[in-house]
Amino acid sequence: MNEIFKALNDATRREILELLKQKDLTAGEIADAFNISKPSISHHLDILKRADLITSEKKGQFIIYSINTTIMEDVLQWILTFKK
Amino acid sequence: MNEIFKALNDATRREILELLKQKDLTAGEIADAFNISKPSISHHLDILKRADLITSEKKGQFIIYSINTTIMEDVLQWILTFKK
DNA sequence: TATATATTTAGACAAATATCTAAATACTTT
DNA sequence: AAAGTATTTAGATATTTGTCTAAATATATA
Repeated sequence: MNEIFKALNDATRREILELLKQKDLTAGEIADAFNISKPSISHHLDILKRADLITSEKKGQFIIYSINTTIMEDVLQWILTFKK
Repeated sequence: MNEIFKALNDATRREILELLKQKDLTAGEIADAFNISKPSISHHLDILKRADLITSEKKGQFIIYSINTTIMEDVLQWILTFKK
């Protein structure tokens, strides 16, 4: 839970999730969507991955990232405990 | 949204919400539940309040804090956009 | 095999954050 | 009014975080 909230606590990372919600993208395509260096985006992707919010798959020289919505279920359940 | 995720990105603050989920508490009662100084807890309460996750009401020399679950609805909706 | 492309790792740095102690503010009680 | 209790504000400090550039790794292509 800690890792998830940590990952979600950044506007850039939340935007990355919005992008991946629409379709899978390579690291480069994600980086192109922001005014931030590739290493920084790579770091954000790492944090999202550690939180299990995204997954990655190597395809040749590219790395394709996908969103993992099943983890969102955990957050959802946590939120719901407050909605009695 | 930024303020909400920022507020939720701390284990102590999430525990404060868990406590307030059960019943309203004074600042002192909340502080007593943690091994952290009162000023630090006061700071956490301030962050939760800025995010509108809690409200406060002065009662004599005490300040009573309550959870505001309506804000959780915003997070819920955000999460749900990923659960297509 | 040499060069180009895609991505990450390493290391540095400034800004943000969580914590503390000391002091200030506000209310209550004697 | 003075002293005690509840809470916050101020200021300091160590840690974490987001960002950068430079270098390393891995794959593709000429």
